[in-house]
Amino acid sequence: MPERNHRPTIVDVGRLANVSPGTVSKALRGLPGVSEETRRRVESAARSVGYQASRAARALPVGKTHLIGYRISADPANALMAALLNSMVRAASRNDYEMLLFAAKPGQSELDAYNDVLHRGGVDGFVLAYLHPEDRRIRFLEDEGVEYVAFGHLPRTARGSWVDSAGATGLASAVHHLAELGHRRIGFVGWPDHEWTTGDIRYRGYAEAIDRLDLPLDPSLVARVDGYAPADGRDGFLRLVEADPTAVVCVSDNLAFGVMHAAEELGLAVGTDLSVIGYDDIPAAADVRPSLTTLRQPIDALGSRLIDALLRRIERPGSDPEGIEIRPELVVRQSVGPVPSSITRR
Amino acid sequence: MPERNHRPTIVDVGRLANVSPGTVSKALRGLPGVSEETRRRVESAARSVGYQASRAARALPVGKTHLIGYRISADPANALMAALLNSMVRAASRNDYEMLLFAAKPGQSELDAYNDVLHRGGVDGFVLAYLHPEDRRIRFLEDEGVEYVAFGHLPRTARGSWVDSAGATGLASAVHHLAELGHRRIGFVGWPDHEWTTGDIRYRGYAEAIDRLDLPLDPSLVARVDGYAPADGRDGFLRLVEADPTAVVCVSDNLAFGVMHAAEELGLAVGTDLSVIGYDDIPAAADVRPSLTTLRQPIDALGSRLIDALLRRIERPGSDPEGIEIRPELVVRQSVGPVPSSITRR
DNA sequence: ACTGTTGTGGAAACCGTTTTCCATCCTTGG
DNA sequence: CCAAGGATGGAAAACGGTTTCCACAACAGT
Repeated sequence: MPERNHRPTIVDVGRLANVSPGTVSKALRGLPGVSEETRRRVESAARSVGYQASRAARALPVGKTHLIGYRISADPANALMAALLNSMVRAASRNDYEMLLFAAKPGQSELDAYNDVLHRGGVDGFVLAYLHPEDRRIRFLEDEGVEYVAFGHLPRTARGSWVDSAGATGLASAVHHLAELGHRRIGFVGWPDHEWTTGDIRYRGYAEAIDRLDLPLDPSLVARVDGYAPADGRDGFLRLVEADPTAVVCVSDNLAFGVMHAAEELGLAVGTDLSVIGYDDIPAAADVRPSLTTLRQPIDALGSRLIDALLRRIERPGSDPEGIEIRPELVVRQSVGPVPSSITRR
Repeated sequence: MPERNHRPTIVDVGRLANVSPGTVSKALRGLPGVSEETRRRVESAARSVGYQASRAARALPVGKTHLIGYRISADPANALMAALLNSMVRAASRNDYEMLLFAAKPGQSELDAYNDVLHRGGVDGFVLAYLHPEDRRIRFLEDEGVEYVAFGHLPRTARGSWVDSAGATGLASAVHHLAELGHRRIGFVGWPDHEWTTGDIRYRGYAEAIDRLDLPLDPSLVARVDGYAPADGRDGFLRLVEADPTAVVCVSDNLAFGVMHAAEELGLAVGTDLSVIGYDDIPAAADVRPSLTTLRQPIDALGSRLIDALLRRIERPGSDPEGIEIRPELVVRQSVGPVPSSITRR
């Protein structure tokens, strides 16, 4: 009989089903070499004692932990990434994987943090976020031979899969929407060139749409800011305002909030004097007033596609990497209106 | 020489330092029975090959994984919990622990989800959140003999440590603040009685403060709502409004946003016609207009105290459980003003 | 009846640590 | 000079799985 308060092991199951531990292992994982009848017997024995293979014991000979690593960013306030993480955890759970969260220790480099997790034999793969061009993690992980997927476009040379929302298409649709309402001087608030892959792509979508519509692509209508906080968006708009935009598109909702704050300070009514469009559709976008028109990232789809892509690579190592773009949806709210009559402005 | 691209093991280190694997183990963990000289030799050998003990291999004989389990809630939109998770991960990292995130599979009960993680030999302890009175997880985990800590007050009978913000004190200070501004009819929007431990405590703080100040404790000034979303707060306020409150305190910022929306619909200007106070100080509280006066949860402190308390119990199993309350800070913003003159209203 | 093939299940090695137990060597004291 | 004792480090078992290899039985074909 199994000891009291001791988790059942494979030998407990074997004893109950009258087979050897090795056979239990084969039976439970559907491997050949076990008769249908014993398989059923083993399965019911396993169920009756509530057997679950220990992660550690399995990981040792096989080297697979069923754990997915994700490094949380130092930027704690990002509601989008919180939702993404949530959806990834759920997707992983459905496939009997769990997420391992880690952070760089104080004074530790980013790469060392990944290296530590890896060398402890921690995870079967990583999900990468906050990609920037020439991200050093890619080279590092490929050298180590670990699987990874990225939230964001990966360079063509990378061997990992990636999933992203279609940032260029998204920004283009925002610009088109504004143009249809009569706007011609459409500003852009984004991140510095070549800083974040995501930011570069969104800028490209903006610039191409402006170009295609024969609108003025005026450098003074473009503000690059270094952070993600509303305060950064505010600074950006204040630098932009003398170029006299009637609308502004932003690379994130948080920056858009800052633009709205700046407009308020200048006495401009958002939605009438100035139209603002964000990106992400974090929950707060619906809570601010006027509520924010924005491009909704399909978070649940993104999270489960990321996990699916990673697990495919982990479980079928030969399979080809894939890149998936999912179109964001323009959610129209109060922060956008027709172009103001020139009388109103100035 | 160690094989190419093979993580260094304890025998690699041993070979390099000319000692047996067992001695390496003792040396690196500072156990007695190793001379100071060999210890140094082993340590430098370990450093030179970049040795890190494999989690799985260590977990097997010892039964400790250095993993902390946390079940993410089904409610994805909670910025507060995202920030808390972030701070816990960082605190865990500092102590060489990592967080294991899991979710209940579709159709799986909450307890089964904990049970699965546990039986796979997953974690050294759990952090519990979203406590409700008579939470079944407590009994379950104590029966299983696993360590846990709770974010939120634990019943006196529980054997785990807990950390919480001082909800009663917090709500009392909100009520006092309003009373000093002349408000007498102060409403409350919270969750149903006996649903969430946190909600009950905050209501108590409200009720006691009202009582102490000799203000009317009018049942029609109290609205209980079933969810966490702004829409729920809106419903709550609409049920409250005929009791003619000049101010409302809420158990969360999200509910407070809903109150602000409802006020707007009714043509009441928040901050002048109606004062609103939230709880949490999620980032959006500073982004909405008027910005929300709220009780700030000291997230970083809460997260690291939680982890500290848990690790203390894990590493010194005998130690006494502790309960820690941290005072929230009232952050005064635009949503609160002096009581409106009666002429203005109605 | 004998050989060859196939299906089934057991024995045992292995993964990388920890931990217990034992052998050896060095001190020290009588 | 010898015995006792302490310090040091090695050998080996254990943890709970996976996987390879082999033995054996059943069965088919000749």
